[in-house]
Amino acid sequence: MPELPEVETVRRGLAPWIVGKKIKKIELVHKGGNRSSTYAPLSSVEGAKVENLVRRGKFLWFELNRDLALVAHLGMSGQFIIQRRSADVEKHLRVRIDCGDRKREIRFIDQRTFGWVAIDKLVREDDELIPQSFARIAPDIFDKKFDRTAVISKFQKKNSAIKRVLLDQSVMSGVGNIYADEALWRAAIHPERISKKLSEQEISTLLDAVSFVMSEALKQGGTSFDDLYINVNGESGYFDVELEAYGQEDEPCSRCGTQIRRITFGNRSSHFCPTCQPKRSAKRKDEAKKVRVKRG
DNA sequence: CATCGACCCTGCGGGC
DNA sequence: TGCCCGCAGGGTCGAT
Repeated sequence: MPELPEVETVRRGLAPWIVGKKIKKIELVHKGGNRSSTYAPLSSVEGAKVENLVRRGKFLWFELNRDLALVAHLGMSGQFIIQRRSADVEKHLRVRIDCGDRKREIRFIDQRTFGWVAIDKLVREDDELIPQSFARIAPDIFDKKFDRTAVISKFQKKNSAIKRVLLDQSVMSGVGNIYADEALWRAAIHPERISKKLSEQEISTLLDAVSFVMSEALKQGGTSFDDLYINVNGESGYFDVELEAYGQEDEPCSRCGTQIRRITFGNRSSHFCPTCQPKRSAKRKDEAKKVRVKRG
């Protein structure tokens, strides 16, 4: 469910409650909140001070003053909530963290259990230490490590649908199904076009669209369709009203009026405007025309 | 290697 | 009313 803007909204909400504080207690309430293999029991970070709360793409890292990392991923339905200690235990409560506040605690709740909270070891990346689970994840578009030229050249080598590549977290992280569809719509690129057949200009336009749409969403506190995505105070984001493609099947495209279509591939839905986002690029269409003329 | 589908899990809404 | 199906902002893994 949550993509970069939603995870960043959570990070910003969580930071004041945990950064500079000690993890007094961390408790695995229910398995599933810890499905991914954990390097050590959660309790091994009790007593550690949280120096910083860092995000790469959709992954969160509680940077500690010890040789371990506390990491988390929200999966499809994970939530971090600031909750009164005395509040009833939620049905899908997985992990609770005592951050030293007298009245409140941090709770990790996850209905579908694709999310996790785990301990990771630290590994070297360039000249710094990062959690092992971050190592496979490419920097997101807002990261100072993001190398636009290198990313464009990765796109130009992928023999796969452009939408798949956008969702590939080892190329560029943070983009999920909503913002992939939104960015492709803005860049007027059909989701099934082959990545390496796009021009450098098209990929560049697409990256600008990714950046634009995710910054706009972040300003609105992310996208919420229901109470599965909420910030740490239980509030929804408002970007959903600005979606142009995702979830807009049969609605008119705001640029040309054509009905937005939904197709499925790669086990997910893609929404696009068949007119604005032709399957073949204008250039290729042009070439095909020439061939037809030649053949006469 | 690179690519792709299946799969993990729970709950909801629509069609019958 | 109930049941069954498809669908959902995620990643990982094994087969090819």
